[in-house]
Amino acid sequence: MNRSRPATQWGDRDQRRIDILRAGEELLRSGGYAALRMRDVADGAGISLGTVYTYFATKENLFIGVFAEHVLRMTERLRPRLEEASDFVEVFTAAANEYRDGYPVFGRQFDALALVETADALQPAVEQGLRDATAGLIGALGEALVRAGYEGDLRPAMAVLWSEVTGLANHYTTERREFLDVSWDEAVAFAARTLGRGLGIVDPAEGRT
Amino acid sequence: MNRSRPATQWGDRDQRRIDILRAGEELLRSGGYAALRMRDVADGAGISLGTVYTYFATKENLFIGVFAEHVLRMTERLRPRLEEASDFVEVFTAAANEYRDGYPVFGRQFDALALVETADALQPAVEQGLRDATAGLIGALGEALVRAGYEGDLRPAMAVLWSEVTGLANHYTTERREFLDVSWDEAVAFAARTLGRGLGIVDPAEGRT
DNA sequence: ACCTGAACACCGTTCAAGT
DNA sequence: ACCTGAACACCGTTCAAGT
Repeated sequence: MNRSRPATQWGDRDQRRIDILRAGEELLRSGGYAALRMRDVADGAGISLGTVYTYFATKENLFIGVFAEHVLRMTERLRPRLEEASDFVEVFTAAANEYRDGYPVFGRQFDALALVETADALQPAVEQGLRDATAGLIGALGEALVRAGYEGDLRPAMAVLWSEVTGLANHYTTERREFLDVSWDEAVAFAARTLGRGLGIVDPAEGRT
Repeated sequence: MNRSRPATQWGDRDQRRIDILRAGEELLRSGGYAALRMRDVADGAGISLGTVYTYFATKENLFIGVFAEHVLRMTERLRPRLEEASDFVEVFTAAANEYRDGYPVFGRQFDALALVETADALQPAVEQGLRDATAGLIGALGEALVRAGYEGDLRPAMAVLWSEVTGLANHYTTERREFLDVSWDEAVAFAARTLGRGLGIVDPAEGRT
């Protein structure tokens, strides 16, 4: 009945922190936020309950720590795809698909950028980690938008695009979910064309329904 | 130390249900989902804790009951504004502003349409109430979109518009929040123009940045 | 039938004590 | 310093007992 307990050395705080984050992510993947129980985190990391709290002051801080790691990895996966994209539709589609993959794990209530704004009582290190991860993601997307030919004001365009990505993901949390009888792929394609035309970087004639 | 206890008659289940919903909404307004405690609901409705559970099987059912009522009222407030709207930008702006007003209360994790899809283990009556309320809201918006001149396929357009509305609201949960240094009004205006152009119902020249 | 409220279960968090 | 785990607090849910 022994779990996977990392043989981290007594006092190795860096590795311990990684163990905790890994245990937390495993639980989140197994059943979302509800499955993230501090006792199970301690178990998975091979430490006692109290010790978890010497690394993350609250469950929310731990969650955001795991989430920030996820955003970093997501950005790394996304970057090459954004660089290969030849037009806006590909950029938007890649971002939307990548973002939705993490949704069942991290839940609809959590969104990188919303969290950055909301975070009031987070541990400074945790908050900074989230900010850095988020800035990287938004930066990569902004660059891709410019490469796709957008020449207007980047800030409102990013706000609108990111809202569409997160809004869509919010309605298609699970694999096969349909929303208003529209499939995920159809909705994303429609959104990409509509927004692309609206931003003046997709030919109005493309994919007219 | 006595709260506002409605003098509902013993056995009047209809009025009792209304008392519970009203107490629940009051708590939600006072502090969001975290403030919705079943003991306080019982208190506010003037009944005992156990009785709440004979009306709503779980806290989630109660929450959705309150939320459905909110959607009904929101639709009634929105309908005349949609009917007066002279173009798509006004339609989108009215819908976005109205939707965001309920966000601080009902929380970012909850969204009418997402809930309709997700609801697996809800009480039939509660689920039906949510479905009816939601259908009314979406119907009113769809009609407004057609009146604004949209002639394409309504389903994907509604999916994209609704995702944008909820996504934007998700990033501007509180009054003064900015997101990517863009104000709510600026983001909504930009989204309305962009989506309207993309759908072919807003003049490409309008409000070019 | 409808309602009560004590009791249970679960889990986030703390802290005095260990090494 | 770092770590432990029993204890506490809070709150959703149940159910035997009341009217």
